[in-house]
Amino acid sequence: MHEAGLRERKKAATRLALHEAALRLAAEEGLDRVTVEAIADAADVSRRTFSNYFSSKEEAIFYGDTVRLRRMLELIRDQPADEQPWTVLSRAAEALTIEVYGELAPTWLAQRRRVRRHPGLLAHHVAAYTTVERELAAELTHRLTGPEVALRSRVLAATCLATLRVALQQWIEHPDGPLLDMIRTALAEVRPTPGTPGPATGPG
Amino acid sequence: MHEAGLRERKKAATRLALHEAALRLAAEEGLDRVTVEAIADAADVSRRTFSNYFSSKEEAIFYGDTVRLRRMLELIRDQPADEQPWTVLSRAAEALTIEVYGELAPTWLAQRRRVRRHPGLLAHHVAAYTTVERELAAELTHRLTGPEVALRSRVLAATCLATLRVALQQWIEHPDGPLLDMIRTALAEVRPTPGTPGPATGPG
DNA sequence: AGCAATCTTGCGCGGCAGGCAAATTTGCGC
DNA sequence: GCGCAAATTTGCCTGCCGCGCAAGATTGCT
Repeated sequence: MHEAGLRERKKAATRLALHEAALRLAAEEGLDRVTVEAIADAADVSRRTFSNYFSSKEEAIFYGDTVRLRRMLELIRDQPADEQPWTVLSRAAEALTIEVYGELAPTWLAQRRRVRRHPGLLAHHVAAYTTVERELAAELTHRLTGPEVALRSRVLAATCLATLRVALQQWIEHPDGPLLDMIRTALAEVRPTPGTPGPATGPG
Repeated sequence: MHEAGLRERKKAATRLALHEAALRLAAEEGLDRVTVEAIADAADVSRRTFSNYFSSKEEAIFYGDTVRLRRMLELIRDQPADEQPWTVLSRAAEALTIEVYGELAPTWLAQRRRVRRHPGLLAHHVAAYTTVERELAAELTHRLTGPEVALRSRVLAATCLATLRVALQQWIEHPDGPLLDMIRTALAEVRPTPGTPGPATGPG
């Protein structure tokens, strides 16, 4: 069995090249000044080939997020089946953050900041997260007991992903300190861990 | 000051007509068999006017959700400033559900079920929720104390909206029992209320 | 080398977002 | 009522996009 044949490696390279070109050009020129054709040209493929990989330039821009979230699914599967669900999610999120922190170079941060100005992209960012939401919920189903497992696993998946998304957005906008701290604070706001001093929520 | 001049009322009526036409036609014919022009025709306006109201047919389809979420913002503002944030959110969500439960006629449910088959629409559903997310976060800012208020209010807003969205989706797919029950269960999963028996989370 | 499976590319069609300006409708003071 | 200014609708138009299709190029296996 092949780890990765030439075919697969070429496809992955093309996909990545398209993603990077899309993000870079959108940051440099502004989203609406960049055509799909320009992205394809920058990645040395035809416009038609772009469509074979992504259904829109926005999807191409957020491909990196998709990859990272799929990696998080693996990190979840690697954990013992009898852990508390939220513990599993938190650990996976923190491990992922540490893993990819190096790849989040200043260039990446700057590009994401510029791209952020386009309000329409918010929806597509969220869309990337929603794509894996069902897979994540399916993974959590096995780790829940009690009634309403279907609903509750979906709620857990959705809230966890929403929390990570917001933490990332906040860090992109105001990166004071490590991303990991921000993710921990965000996760703690949803599920205060015993031992971590929970934040005061509300006057009084 | 006018409650609503003729101008405003006409605009609201047109917007609503376009929304209803979009949802109905998408449910009947399938999203990709419905053109913007067809929606505009059904609402007795020109295709160009459609674009004055919505930037895509998907946005038109989920306009109803947008309206309901804005109503929820009002319900939040109406509550005392010294309540616990999550309590405020829960009360508003439940009040909203009760308010609009009558309007969620069987027709609406059937339409939403048919429309749900189009996987691409998921992203647009989420987009509708994300649009109000920042407004909701801003509203919560005043109700939080302690450090990292900006981050934490956004996390609360995002998790609350994600929970409501998932509960609604689950109910659309499997409406066993009142929507209100499902919303309560979903809210309880993320913030177990003292007094409500929390669900067993994990084996053991 | 040869063959089948897969991927890339060019072409073309229906559709869509949105700028622009003319025509219509509404609001308001008189 | 009347007429004017502001707002809205509409038609026209342009560039762009998603995707079906089929021909050509590349890869994998024997």
